[in-house]
Order: sequence, then C-alpha cells, then structure tokens
Amino acid sequence: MIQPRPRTIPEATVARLAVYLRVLTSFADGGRTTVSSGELASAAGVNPAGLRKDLSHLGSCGVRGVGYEVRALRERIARVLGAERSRACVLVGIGNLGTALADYAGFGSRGFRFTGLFDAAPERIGQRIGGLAVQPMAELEETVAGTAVAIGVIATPAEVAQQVCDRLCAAGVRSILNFAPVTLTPPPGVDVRQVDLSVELQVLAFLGQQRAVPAGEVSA
Amino acid sequence: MIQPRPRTIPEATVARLAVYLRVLTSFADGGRTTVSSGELASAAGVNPAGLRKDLSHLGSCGVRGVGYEVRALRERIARVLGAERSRACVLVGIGNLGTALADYAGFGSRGFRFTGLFDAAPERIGQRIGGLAVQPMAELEETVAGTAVAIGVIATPAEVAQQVCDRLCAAGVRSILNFAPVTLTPPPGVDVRQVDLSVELQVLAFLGQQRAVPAGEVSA
DNA sequence: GCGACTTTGTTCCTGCGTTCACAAGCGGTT
DNA sequence: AACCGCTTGTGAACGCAGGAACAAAGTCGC
Repeated sequence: MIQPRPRTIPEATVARLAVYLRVLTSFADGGRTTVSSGELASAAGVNPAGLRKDLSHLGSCGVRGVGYEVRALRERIARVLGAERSRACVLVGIGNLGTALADYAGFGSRGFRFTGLFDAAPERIGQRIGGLAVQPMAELEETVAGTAVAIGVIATPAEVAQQVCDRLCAAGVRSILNFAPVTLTPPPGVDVRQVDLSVELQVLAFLGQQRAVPAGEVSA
Repeated sequence: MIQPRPRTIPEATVARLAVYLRVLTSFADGGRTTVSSGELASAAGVNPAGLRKDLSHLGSCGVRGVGYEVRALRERIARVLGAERSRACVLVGIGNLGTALADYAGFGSRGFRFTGLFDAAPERIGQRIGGLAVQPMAELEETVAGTAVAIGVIATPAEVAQQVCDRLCAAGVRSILNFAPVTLTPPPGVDVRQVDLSVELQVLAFLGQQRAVPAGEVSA
C-alpha cells in the first residue's frame, strides 16, 4: 500500500483541518449532503484556495462541478487526524480552570476522554467532576501507565508546572497541553503546546491600540 | 518626534514580546539586573537570534558585551504593548470556563480588569465572582458604553456566540477573544482571536500519532 | 592605553505558508 | 451526443518568518 502523496502535513494545515471537521459536523447535523469549497471556507473563516490546498494534502475526493460530500469528507478528515479513536488524557491541577476543562463536554465528542484528575490540595481529593474523582498526585504515575495516556493537560499554578511536566514525561506522556503561564522545557521527543490567555489578551490589546493610533506614537 | 523605524510589528513578534515580558518580570522579581539574549531566549523557549530580531523592532537598547538591563527592557516592552495602562474587559458567559476566567488573577497583574460579567441564566445573576456581580444580558450595552470596554471575552455555548459577538460589536467593542468552538464572522474593523481547546488537543494528538507511526500509514 | 573577549544589531538566505490564477473534469441541458 | 457552466486541484509567484553568519561596539584585563 504505497502512499504517493507526501505524508508530512504542515502544522498550520492540521489546525485548520480540526476546524473543518467541526464545521462539517455542524453541516452534517443540519442535513447538508454536499458543500463547495467556497461555502466551507466562508464558514471556517479561511480562503477558498487555501482550503482546497489543505484538503489536497489528504488526497482529496471532491467532485468537480459539485463540491465535497459532507459525510465522506468528514470521515476522511477524522481518520487522518485520528479523531475516530478515543484518546486518554490526564488533567493536573483542578482549580477553576481545571474544573472547567474536566467538565467541558466538547472534549468527549471529539475523541478525548479524561482518565485521571489530579491535584495537590488534600481538600480537593475525592471531589467528583464530570464523573471522575480527583486523585492525589501520588497516583499520577500509576494512572498514566495503566490507562495508556496520550496527552497530559497542565492547569496548575505556574510555580509547579515545570515539575508536573517532568513527572508526566517521566511517566511516559509524550504530548502536553499547558495552560500555566510559563514556558515549559520538555525532554526531547515530547510535544508541548502552550495556551496563554494573557498573551492572547495582550496581542488583542496591541492590535487595538495600533488601530486606534495608526500614526505610531510609541513615544519610545 | 520622528519614528525612523518601521512601526509595523509582526503579529508573531507581538505574541513573543508578551512572553518576554512575563519572563523579564520573573527575572526582575528574582533580583536579576541584566540578561543576555541567550539566557532570555532559553527561558522563553525561542532562538537567540530571533529574540534579538524581535527586540530590534522596538529600537532595542541593549548594551553590547553586557546584555539587556532587565527593568529597562521590561518597561520598554510594556510600553510598546500598552501593558502599562489598565484595560477594561467584559466577559459574557459565566459557566465553568467563564468563572475560571473571571477568577484568574493573572489578568489583573498584566493590565486587564473585568468591568462586567454577563450571563443569560437568571440563577447566575447576582452571583459574585472575583469581586464582581454577574449581570443580566440586558445591561451589556450600557456597561460597554459606560466603562470604555476595550476587549470582549466570549465564553458562552457555541450556539449563542455569534449573536453575543454581534451585540458586543454593535455596542462598540473592537477586539474579541472567543472561547466558543465556532468561527465568528465579525463586522469589518473588529479583531477576533479564537482559542479552541479541542483544536489544540487534536493537533497534539495528530503530532503524537505521526510520531508513533512515522511510516505514514494513513490507510486512506 | 591597548588588546582581546563578549554580546548586540543587522544582513543574507533558505524554507514555509498563503494567495492568485488557470487547466482539467464533471453534471446538466439542449 | 455535444456544449456550457461550475467547481476542484495544482502550478507559480509573492510575502513572511526563522536561522545562521558577520560586523559594530562596549567592557574587562593587563
């Protein structure tokens, strides 16, 4: 079974594929059977040509003159992204944000399930969130090894995020999503994605102030 | 006051400047007075040359042979990003995620303060979070106009996010941070930044599966 | 006072991502 | 059966970000 197409999909494309998947699911729920690249691109907020190029990375199966069949395209993207199989995740740090993440129904519908919630505070141990009981940190390694955890999510205070990262990596986790406002330095071979809410706000604020004062009064 | 340097800073650089700001604050708290580009880059997880190029965008004032003065550089970045003045934000959707955002102390220390929390559910009205009472949606426009809101944050269910966006924009908000898993279509002149937690997880999962099967068995 | 070392700021270059534009292909129609 | 309009897929050009290498500049040691 030869793969004539290049098997390296750019990361930016992968992120957009996830968006297309969401839009396609919404279209399928709405009863649509086919979509053109223009409609899909508009719904996803991207350029039509870029969307077609993204889809071409997975050997696209659109029909010229008609468009794409919604269900077939959705299945294909889901297969490429690996979204058809369920992936086990653990969440460390059950504060406000952690609780929100553990309760978020959107993860389950996209193939992610938490198999462990961990916190260092004794008063949180045993608390049930989204059908799962919060466990003490001491049980982290055992759970990771026992449930073949694919992704670790860090929602702890910044001070302990690095050592949590170290423990997760040592336990075998190779993908980490970090919400703590620190730059993690993972061991080689581990992917880390950083979501920093303050950075997002600051970029927005900068763009806004740049728009307000296009003359550029930085007054350095 | 002429600005000889180009006043357009790339968006990717702006995002990294926010990270440098955080690292510099941490260094300043630790008592450091000077840093080299190498140290700073390592702490921020970027390439030293890229860091120097980023800093050159704001007419850098490092000292050759020594490095950068921590406090001065921090002040300069803060001034360029506009992080020295406090910006008013409103938050719509006080579910689990909204509560976490309203309670997040990191915003306040970076120049963002919420001046209004809004929700459609009657049972949430009046609830106090982080020193602020949740208000009904009907009061949204009044608060936005009255407190010169710079940024609107949407943490509602996906179904109502677009109409919340429309109301925010109509009320005068020109920057929106959206956590709902939908692609918003804002009116012209409004910046929207999307934070989709499921997309982050799916990108991580894809990278992980690609790493696990480098032969590329997509089996399309 | 002078030389050597360190570190910044800049320039070049390579590669990637994005956009535009066009040829190929399919369905519907006459 | 042939034509026409519509849409996909791809090739090329453009712009941008990232990385490496080098010159300028300042400090420390002698």
